[in-house]
Amino acid sequence: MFDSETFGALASPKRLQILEWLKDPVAHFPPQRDGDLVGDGVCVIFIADKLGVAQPTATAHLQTLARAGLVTSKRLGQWTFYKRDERAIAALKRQVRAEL
Amino acid sequence: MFDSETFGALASPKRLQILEWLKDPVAHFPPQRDGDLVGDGVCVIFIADKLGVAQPTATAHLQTLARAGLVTSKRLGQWTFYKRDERAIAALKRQVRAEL
DNA sequence: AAGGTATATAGCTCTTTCTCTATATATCCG
DNA sequence: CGGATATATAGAGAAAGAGCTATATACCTT
Repeated sequence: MFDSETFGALASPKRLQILEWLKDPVAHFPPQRDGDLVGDGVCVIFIADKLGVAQPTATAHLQTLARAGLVTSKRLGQWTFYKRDERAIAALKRQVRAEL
Repeated sequence: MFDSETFGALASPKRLQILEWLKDPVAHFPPQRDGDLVGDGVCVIFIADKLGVAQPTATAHLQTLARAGLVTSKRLGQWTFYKRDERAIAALKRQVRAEL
């Protein structure tokens, strides 16, 4: 059976946009001082700015995506980097194909 | 780009349950006097009863699914029958595979 | 140690969603 | 036509979600 929380996380234009940007972070975000955009993920402020929302709002969206297992977060120093969890997303795609 | 309304429709255990039941209406609902369970769809009261909610609540869920294009409704006499829109669901699956 | 930066949490408001009851509409049947 | 049945709509209350500002926490740098 599906976890409806997953679809809840996807039921938001802003969060869908984040997932889209995170497919290719280098194309969508400026270079980061610490942390590799691809290997580590993208920091919250970049996402907040590009999304046009306050930082706590971006944090909330990213935590929603993380709770649904669609992204992972990695804390490095004072930064938290978020990236897509491609394994989980692939698993979700398989489940959608098989069960929806 | 995704329509977040579609995921909103899926972001509910009750609505996911309805979609699941509608995969095989004969296995999940009693025979209907008028209207074929498979060919026409399932009437609202059967779904409301099985779901354990009041009839207007079931109507609301079904309308949400219909607005998202996941089910279609057909009025026959005093009944409204709802069934899965397999074409639209297949299209959604393709989009998930390609874009998520 | 002190100041600055990045993120998270708290708390508030506004909007949306879910559920119900009551009622309206539409259809069927005697 | 009149009563019964099926569905839809209206309206209300409770809960959840999205956004903000203010503040706390954690880390870095000097």
